This record gives sequence, structure tokens and C-alpha cells, in this order.
Amino acid sequence: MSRPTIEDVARIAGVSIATVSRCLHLPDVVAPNTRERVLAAVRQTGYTLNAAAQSLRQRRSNTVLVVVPDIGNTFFAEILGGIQQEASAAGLTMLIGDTGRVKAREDAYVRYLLNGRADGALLLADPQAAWFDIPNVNVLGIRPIVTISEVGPHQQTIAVSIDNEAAAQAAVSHLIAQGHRLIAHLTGPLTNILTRQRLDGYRRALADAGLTWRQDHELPGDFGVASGRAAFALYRALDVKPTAIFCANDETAMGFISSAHCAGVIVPRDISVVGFDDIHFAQSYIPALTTVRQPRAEMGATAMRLLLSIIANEAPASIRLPFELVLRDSTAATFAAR
Amino acid sequence: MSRPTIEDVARIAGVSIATVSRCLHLPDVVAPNTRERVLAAVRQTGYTLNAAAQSLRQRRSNTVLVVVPDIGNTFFAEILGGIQQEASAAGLTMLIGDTGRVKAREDAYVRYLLNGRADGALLLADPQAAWFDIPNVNVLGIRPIVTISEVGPHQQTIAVSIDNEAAAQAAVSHLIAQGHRLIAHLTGPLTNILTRQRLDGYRRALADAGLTWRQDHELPGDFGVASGRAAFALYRALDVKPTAIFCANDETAMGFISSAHCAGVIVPRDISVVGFDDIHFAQSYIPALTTVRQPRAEMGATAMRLLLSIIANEAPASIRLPFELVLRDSTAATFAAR
DNA sequence: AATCGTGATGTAAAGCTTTTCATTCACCCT
DNA sequence: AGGGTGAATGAAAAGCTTTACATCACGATT
Repeated sequence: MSRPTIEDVARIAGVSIATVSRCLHLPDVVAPNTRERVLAAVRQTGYTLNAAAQSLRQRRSNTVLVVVPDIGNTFFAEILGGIQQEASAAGLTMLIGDTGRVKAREDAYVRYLLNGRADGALLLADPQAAWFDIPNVNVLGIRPIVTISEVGPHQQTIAVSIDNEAAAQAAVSHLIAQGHRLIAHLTGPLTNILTRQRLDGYRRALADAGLTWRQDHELPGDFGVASGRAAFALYRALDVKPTAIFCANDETAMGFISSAHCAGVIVPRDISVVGFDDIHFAQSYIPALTTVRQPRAEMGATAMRLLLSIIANEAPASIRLPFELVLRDSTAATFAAR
Repeated sequence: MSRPTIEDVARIAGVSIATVSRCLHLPDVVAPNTRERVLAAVRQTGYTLNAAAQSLRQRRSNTVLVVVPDIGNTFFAEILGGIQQEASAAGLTMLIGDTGRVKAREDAYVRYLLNGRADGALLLADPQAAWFDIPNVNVLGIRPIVTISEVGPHQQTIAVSIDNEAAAQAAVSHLIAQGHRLIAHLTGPLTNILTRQRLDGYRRALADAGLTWRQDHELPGDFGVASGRAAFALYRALDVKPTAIFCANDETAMGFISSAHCAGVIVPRDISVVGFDDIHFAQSYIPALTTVRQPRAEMGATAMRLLLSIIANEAPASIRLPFELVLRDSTAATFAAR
């Protein structure tokens, strides 16, 4: 016995299917006692809407797809919260797709959108991803897409972001203000646009303060905890030891600190560490992490609003939100500056 | 100008819509040069399948819905990875729904499944959630649902889990083996079935070792970092200080340790701490956390396989997977036992 | 040469809902 | 009493795809 359809309900209630449909969507327009009969029939049969049929007819799905490169990265959680809130308010269901940075999966979600299973997409992924290679995405141009946090070279996409370069510069400038003169940078993966922006900010802060830049003070990382650990080993081997390090994100900062701790190097006594993102654990880490906070919930909410306005056929512009430098216990003034 | 349909493609390629459909799904059955013509027409028009129509016709959506109570909880990430893997292998797209433990959103995802937008659901949520109150979910009984990690009173649901009571018992027994005689327990929210199971394991371990149980050694928590902090304050106020504490999850353990650190109480010198879950950060925390590891990826994969087998009309049974006690630096033997 | 088989393609129905337009009916007003 | 008004409901089309079945052509077999 298969699912009941609207027709089954109509038969039992003794009305036409049009009336059943109206009962469910425009209850006011149907006579009270008819409505009563129909709802009883719905309960009796256990009828539920067939979303495929509805979607086919209405040409929309009332769903928004959020594509995340790695759901395990807690950084995204708060953004999702912001999106969720706005989506619910607009009557949309938020669905998350996790690509794991795997191309095949990215493609799967691209198709999801293209096939009309979602009315729009919010990309937290690398914008260099499959999204813009898909034939006709740009040609068709009809599918609303907003990117968050990573602004790529694809200007045609609406985006929400912070000024990563300025944020990096602010973080490094703070270290300089605390008396540090030898400041290293633990980068993210260099293919990533964010990484390059933060790197630029780091270099600019040094240049603005008249400090000499050293190639060997730029330690390679990939945003993972393990690469933070590896970076500490590199740090150990340096001839000229920096007294502070600016990390491209909190996870690598934690990896670095963790290794330092094991080696008896105390943060911030022996070296100051600044992270980036202010992830959930940053404040309960030991020591609590000085870091750059991005207004994540607000970013998500803003992006969702932008998407809605695109769906409504408006033409909004990209938005840049403010960041905040959060001072905690992983940084300290140098002895000279005290 | 609206989206091209299969009919547009057919017209341009000079074939019937049936042939177009076959080109896309059974390429071998159509003559090579016809196929070529059709694919060219597809490229030219930028045609993409209308998922709603397909789904309506095929009576399935090739989508699996995973419902998570809180996407910010890193605990779930690895489970999702396991699910993803099996889902991809089966040609299904995995979509994540985050309820934030909000009833209205839970309902939204229940409807998602009921409306046929997904072929099945994996619940990482509390099984006491809306899922079983929805009229006819059980009556209809046609919608495949598998729960992970939390086995509730609803026996009719297939579930994947570990033996939480035995795991808790193992953790506490380890502390006892290290010489601890006064062991506290930082619980989760008591409404949660997991919490009760772990609590039972704690009590049983004490009882089996002939240790006296103390009401005031059961500290209340709610799985959050903040409650771990609060628990430390309670610990401080205890008349009889425990030398070890078993926490219902890693987050509360970290909150506890973090507060301890601030107060100058050193872990594990002054108190041993055991967590539960082995979340991502557990190993890079300072000190690295002794904890109970759940085989999360395996749990996800297993659940997905169960779901597939239910969809295939088989009748699999619930599965219980093994856990593992991971010894790290947050626990130490007592002086007496050394 | 007639028949059969086979491979390629077309026809048409089914899947379920929303929505426009038409119809019916009751009631009111003049 | 007749016409008009408005509310309530019904009939039917449209939305797009998959698929069972029919058709057709052509080569092979006997």
C-alpha cells in the first residue's frame, strides 16, 4: 500500500482535490465545516504532501543549500547559526552539504542546485571550486549564489567577508606595539586566497613599522593542528628566533602551542602567539588565545539576506563586515617594553 | 526565458524526449551518432534535469538526510564523514539538517523526510525528539530511520551505538587501578539517555570496587564548556576532595581543566581528569586528554549501511560497536600507587 | 523469399500538486 | 420577482520526467 495522495483525501472528504489543496494552504478561503471534514480525512489517511510534485508545480523548493568544505571545522558552526536564523524567518529549510574538499562531492552539490532542489546556495567553500567551471553556471546566471568569507577573483559573485588583510595587519601591529621586533607568520595553504590576504597584511604591518622581513620567518602551514606542530619544529631550528608568531588560524596556533608546551617552551613567556578566527575553544585553551574574531553569526545572517534579495530579483552588492582583535593570555609585552 | 526542458533538447537534436532521457541514463542503448547529437544539444541549451520531475516520477530522491542536534559540536563531524563515504558509494547525496535542539526545526526536517525529499534519515538527535510524536510516523512505518549513538526507549528504531555504561565503567575502573579512591563524576544533562547510562557505569565501577558512593561527588553538567567551569567551582567547595574526576564528555572536561589551571590547580598532579568522546582537540589539549574513544567514522558508516538495507526492504538489527579507552596525560597514578 | 530477431527510436501514460477559470448556489436589493 | 453579488467549490491544465510498450527498419537464417 503506497502513500496516500491528495486524491485519496479528497475522496474520503467528499470534495475535489482543489479544495483539499486550499485547505492546506489557504484555510480561510474554504468553509469551516468543509475544512473540518478535509482535515479529518488528512488525519485519517496520514496524508503528507509530495514535495516533488509541489516543487515541480511551484518551480521552487523552499530550500537553501549551504556548502561547507569541512564540517569538522568548528569555524563554520556559528556562521551556519546565523544563516539558519534568517532562513527560518523566510520560511526556508537550510540544508548543509559537506564537500570535504572533494571535487566529486562539490559537483554533486552543484548539481543539486542546478537541478532545482534548492532555490539558492551559500558557499563557504573555496570559490575556485567547481562552482565556476560548471558549464553555463555563469551563462545561465539564474541561480543565486552567495559566497561567505572567501572572496575570490570571480567578481560576479556576491560575497560577504571581512578585510582579512587589515585584520592581519592589526594583529601584527598589536604585537609590534607590545615591543616585539622579530615576528614570524605561520601561513595557511598558499593556494587559498585568505592565506594570501593575511600574508599580505603581515608583510605590510612589518613594512609599516620599518621592521625587516625575513623569508625564514614565514612558516608554512595548512590550517590544520598538525601543521602547527610541524611549524614549532621549524621554529626551533631558526637561527634568529622570533619572540612572537602570528598564525593564520586558531587551529594551527593551538598545534604550535601544544608542541611548545611539550618542549618546555612557555607561551607567552617565551613566545607570544596570535591566532585567527576566535573559534569556540580559543577562550578555554591554555593559555586563552589572543585572536582575531570574525562576526560569524552576522556574516551568515547577512549572506542569507543577500541571497534572499537575489532570489527576489534585486541586485545587492557585496558586503564587508568589521572584525575585532580579541586580547587574551597568549600574548605579552616583551621584557624591553614592560 | 526559463530553464530549458528535455523537450527543448529533443527538438534541437531532432529526436524524441525518450531518447534524450536514455542518452542521459542509459547511454549504451542509444546509437553513437544520435547520442552525439543529443549531448551537443544538451551542451548548447545548458539543460539540467529537473529534480522535482524526476523525483516525482521515480518516487525517490536519492538523498539521505542526517539530522544533527548541534552542528557546532565537533563530535558529530567524524560520524558525518563515515556516513558520507557510504552514501556516496551508494549514489546518494548526504544532506545535513541542524536542529539546534529547536522543536520547530526538528519538525521541519521530519516533514522533509515525510514529504519524500529524502529517502531516509539518520538521527544523531535525541530520540525523544519530535520524530516519534509525529502522527503516523510509526503507523505508516514506511520511512526508514536509523538513530546513532543514542538508544532511546523506542525499541522499534534501528540504532547504532556503543555500550555507554560499560565504557564509563572502564574509564572509572582505570582511575581506580591507578590508585584513586575518591572519584567524582561530572554528568551530562540528566534528561539525556547517554548521561544516565554513563552515570550508571560510574556508579557500578565504584560499587564493584567496593568504594563508597557520595552524592556530592556527582557534579551536574550539560555537556558544555561553561558547565565544566562551573563544576570546578563546586569541586573547590567540596569537603572531601576527590583525586580524580570522570567527565561525561570532553568539552566539560576541558572547561573543568581550564578553570583548574586558572586557579593554580594542576592536572594531573592535583587531580586526574578523564573525558568522553575523544573529540578532535582532545589530543592537542594541554594536558592531552585521557578519554573514551567512540569509533565515530565506523558508527556513521554502519548506520548508513543499515539505512540502505532498510531501504532495500531488508530488516536489519541494531548494532553495538566497541569503544576504546585512550590513555593520555590528564590522568596519573596516585602517590600511594606509584 | 519469407520469417524472425534485434537494435534503435517514438508514443503515451503516469506520477501529484497548484492554480486559473468556470460554475453553482444562496442571498440581498430594488 | 429578477438581477446582481459574492462566497464556495469543481474541472482541467500545466509542470517535466521516466518507462512500458509499440513500431520500424534492416540484416540474417532457413
